Amino acid sequence: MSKITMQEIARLAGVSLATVSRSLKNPNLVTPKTRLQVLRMMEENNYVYNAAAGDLSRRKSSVIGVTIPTTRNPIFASSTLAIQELAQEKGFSIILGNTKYDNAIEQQILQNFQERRVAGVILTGFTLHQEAFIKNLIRAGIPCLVIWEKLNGTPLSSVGFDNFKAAYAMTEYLISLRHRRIGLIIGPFSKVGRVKKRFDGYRSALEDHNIDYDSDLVIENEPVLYDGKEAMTRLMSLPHRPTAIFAASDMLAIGALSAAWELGLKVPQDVSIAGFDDIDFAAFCYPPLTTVRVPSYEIGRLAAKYLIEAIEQGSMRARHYCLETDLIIRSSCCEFSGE
Amino acid sequence: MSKITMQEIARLAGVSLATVSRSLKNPNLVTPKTRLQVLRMMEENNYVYNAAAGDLSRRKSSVIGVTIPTTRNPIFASSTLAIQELAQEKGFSIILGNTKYDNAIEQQILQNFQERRVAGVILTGFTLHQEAFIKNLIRAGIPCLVIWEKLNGTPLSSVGFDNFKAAYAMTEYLISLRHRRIGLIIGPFSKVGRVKKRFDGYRSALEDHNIDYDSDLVIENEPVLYDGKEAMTRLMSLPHRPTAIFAASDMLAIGALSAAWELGLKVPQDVSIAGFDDIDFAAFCYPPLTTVRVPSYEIGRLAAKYLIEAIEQGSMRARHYCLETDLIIRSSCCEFSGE
DNA sequence: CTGAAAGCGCTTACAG
DNA sequence: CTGAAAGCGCTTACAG
Repeated sequence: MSKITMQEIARLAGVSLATVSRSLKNPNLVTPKTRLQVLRMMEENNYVYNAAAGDLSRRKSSVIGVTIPTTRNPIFASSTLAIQELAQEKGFSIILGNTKYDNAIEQQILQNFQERRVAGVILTGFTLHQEAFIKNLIRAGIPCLVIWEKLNGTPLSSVGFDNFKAAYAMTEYLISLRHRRIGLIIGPFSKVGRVKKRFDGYRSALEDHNIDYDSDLVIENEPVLYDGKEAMTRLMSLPHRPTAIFAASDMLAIGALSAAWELGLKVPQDVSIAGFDDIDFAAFCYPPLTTVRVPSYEIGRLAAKYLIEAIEQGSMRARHYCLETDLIIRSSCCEFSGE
Repeated sequence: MSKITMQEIARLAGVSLATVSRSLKNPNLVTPKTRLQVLRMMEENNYVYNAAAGDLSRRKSSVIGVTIPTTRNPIFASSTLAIQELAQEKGFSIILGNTKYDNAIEQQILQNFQERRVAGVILTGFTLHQEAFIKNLIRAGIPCLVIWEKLNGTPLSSVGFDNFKAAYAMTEYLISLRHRRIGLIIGPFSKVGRVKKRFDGYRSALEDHNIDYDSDLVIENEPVLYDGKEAMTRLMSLPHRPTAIFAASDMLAIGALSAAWELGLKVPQDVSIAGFDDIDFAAFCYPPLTTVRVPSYEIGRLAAKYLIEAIEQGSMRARHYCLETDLIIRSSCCEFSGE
């Protein structure tokens, strides 16, 4: 722990503390000869810069806070990865918090971010009713960016995509395949805006095609494999079972797939299953999953880029970026050939 | 950014700076009345504690650095999650670094951790030849813990499991199923110790059962789905193809599974496939994957616990914890019925 | 190009 | 129980 400080390097190199600092951080303000001397001293004594002290003194921070719902769903992994990569390039460190879709935890994490004096924060969605607290951050002058949502009209910047449109498109695709009873297995839409929009998209598509909404056909749960399987099992035991399932998260879809196999149902012949996210596994399950591709990595990359720009400019005006999603047609859905 | 400081709260509350600090961090050193007064002032002015300044002043840190190979492989997600959960409980923040199995990146991350003056670091494995640098950390008095490896005899503490033994057991299981030509698809064993041990386990099991090692049957690659698929395709096109595949990572195994389907091969009737890790997906693929269960969450939990203990005691003597792995027999392997 | 000095926002002996 | 003061390890105007 007893690390050597700039002060000591200064003494050893026979220069002032200021010169040592400059040799490291503003090399051009110092004679090459002096600098080399200082650097050599650092080398010899295993000097390690203290970023925390530097941040404090400069009164600016070089850490970015990012929240994700859970590291357990791999779909967030690629946006997180992208953020980390870019941040690292630009000299920022990342601190991460898992909200578990829980309001209280999320708030605690955000509090912690503030205490750490993060330079900015990226929120991977956020719990409904959290806006007040988040606006707090903004009022405190901390650049904030929400990802995975499209938030036009809010003071909160966002880089995301149109969850409504994407879910609408998938539902419509299923309808075009002549399905009329379409089950929906979906994450915590009563808690998370982004998920709510997927629900709305499903419902609107139904409505626009004159299909009655049937609440028995929709199951809300956590977006994990097990819950998908369980939901599928329930839906398939309905007296008048759905012919297609839209699982609004690939985790759920893959869980559903496994339930189908276990029930002896062939996908897509006996029942079609569509997902949402296009996680890596989607292309590798059996049958390969028809899903909507979310540009997760690009979202992370862009978010980090814009956030860092805002940090460097010292301000962020609300901006909204909406990326495109794609329908990825693989083999888990087919035309309904029944009555 | 212009946050209010303790100094200002002191002025507003009519007390000294010291009292403000104590009201927050050592409530028992201050009259309830005074404390309440101070706390109210903080409330009214949206005071937010500055953890970075606190750390600097106290000359101890409350952040823990953790490296993982890649956030892309979900198997590391659960140990990371466990670490985060416990750390959060104990008032630590986590900074994360993705090494991508790259020596240089890993080194840069470790450097960054030092600059941030982390209180301790947890390494999810490490690249071979990195030991020197890591010992540096230890010499600097930073508690370090390696997870996913078992490192008896090193000055580096570890909580992991026996990669050799686990791989040996799975290989032996396959042999007990009368397989003699067992392919191995495996991660970067020439770079990562833990993976090397799996390789050794495979090879030893073969040897102990008088089966010749055939290097044509082993393929080294990145532990990602695509590579598993590609490797499987290659192995299946061999003139004398293996009857069973041991994929020493579930990602690889699931990739292999998908290749099998695409080639029209039934698993396990035509070819058995076994994995390693027991990621969530393993139980949900088709057929459910026979694999070795790694206690990922428990590893993370224990590692965080021991690291924090070491941090609090101010020292860490090398300790080694070795958890058990289990063979999880599902349906992707069966007895070989050929010649 | 270099140095002396003030300051970042806290904590903690030391006195009282 | 409370306060004045020194200090954590840097950065950065300000002078020279």
